[in-house]
Amino acid sequence: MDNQHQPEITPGNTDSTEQRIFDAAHELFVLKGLDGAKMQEIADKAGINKALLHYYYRSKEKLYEMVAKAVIGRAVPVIQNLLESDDPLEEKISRFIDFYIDMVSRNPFIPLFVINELNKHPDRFFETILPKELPRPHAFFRQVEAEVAKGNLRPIKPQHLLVNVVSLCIFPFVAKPMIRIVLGLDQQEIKAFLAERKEAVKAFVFQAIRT
Amino acid sequence: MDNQHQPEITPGNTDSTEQRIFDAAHELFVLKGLDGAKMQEIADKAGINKALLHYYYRSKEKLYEMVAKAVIGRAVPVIQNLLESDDPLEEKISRFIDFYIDMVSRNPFIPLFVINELNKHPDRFFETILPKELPRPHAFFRQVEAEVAKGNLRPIKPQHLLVNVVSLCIFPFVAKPMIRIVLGLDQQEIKAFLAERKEAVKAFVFQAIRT
DNA sequence: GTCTATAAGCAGATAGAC
DNA sequence: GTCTATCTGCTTATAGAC
Repeated sequence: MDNQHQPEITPGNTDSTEQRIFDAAHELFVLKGLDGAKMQEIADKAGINKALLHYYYRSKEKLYEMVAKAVIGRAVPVIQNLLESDDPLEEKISRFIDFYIDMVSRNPFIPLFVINELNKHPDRFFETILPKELPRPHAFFRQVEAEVAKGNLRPIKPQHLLVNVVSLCIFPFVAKPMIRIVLGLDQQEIKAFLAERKEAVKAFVFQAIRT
Repeated sequence: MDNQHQPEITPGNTDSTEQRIFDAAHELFVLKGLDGAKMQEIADKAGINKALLHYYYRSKEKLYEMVAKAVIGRAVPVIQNLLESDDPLEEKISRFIDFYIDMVSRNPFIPLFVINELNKHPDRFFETILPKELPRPHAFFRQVEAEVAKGNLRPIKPQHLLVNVVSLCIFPFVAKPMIRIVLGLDQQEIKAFLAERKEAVKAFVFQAIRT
């Protein structure tokens, strides 16, 4: 049994039974959560029998933990790279927005999965899911503070800037159905609206911080 | 059986068995979702027997629907009032931010509950949960467009402005545990950080939109 | 490794006494 | 209205043949 799963955020590479089980579990756990996803359903989607789930992964819990660990562990190094690059600040923020919105457009349920996991099972998260390496935003923070000191940026706490940018990128995709209803958009229109977000967020953020 | 539940967002007024059941269900469904919350658990928290749940509310589904309807229905008129008031735009936005952050500070799991409900059970939502009256943001949109036309505001699609403000208010509270980890804050520090959000959001938004 | 069959436990729902 | 006891079905998990 292979403990080193490194699936794509959009899963599915090799074709071994173990991998097919993992991919099916990935899709269903992300979509429905631990309680909502059923072992039978996972087996069906993987095209194998229920018993094999227990053969490869001892229990539902273990399978879930592997999926959660993969989902969360995979995003960390990318974010880290973005935050620690040597790019000028505005470029860095711009690339950060592009990356986040691309990511969440393709995987709209991943942020919700992570947030639910952290809110509903914090103990499991800290004991078994939490990756050893976390994004360290200190370099980014210092860069912001330096630009503020130089007068290139309006005064802002770098922590709030980071949280603002992430909020503007992720929340609209997580709350997509709610936004669709409140704005009174049909499926096509909400798609078009979300496609405008990259430019809308950049314009909003840069206008907020530029002197 | 009373079909007109109107509980506080923070539940718990009268002391009838029916109300105690509803309050217990409210707390547990919001916290754990439909699958995560168990009828036994609800009965225990209400201090009564499992059988009584079915006496007052025919099934788990029905009970859940009542809770979901109450949670969602309650927020609508308040938001509507905020959006349709006659206040000048900046004041309106300021009050909107105050309201949202106050609300989500006191009830951090409500937005997550609503988002999960909409994403995971859209059919049930549209058939039985969706309130007849929805917030109608058109007045707000026209007001923004008028200010932009007068040159008092930088050009911005009012829909994006609304989504931006809501994102900045809600997301940090929904993602609180994640933010805590990434920023490396302890319980006290994250509390202090979130307490700064009202001013931080206002400053950010107004700097972004003022000419 | 993969299957069928089945065990074991739990959760939602009902019957019926008080 | 409220309880205890019980039923029914579903879900996880295991045993054992191939």
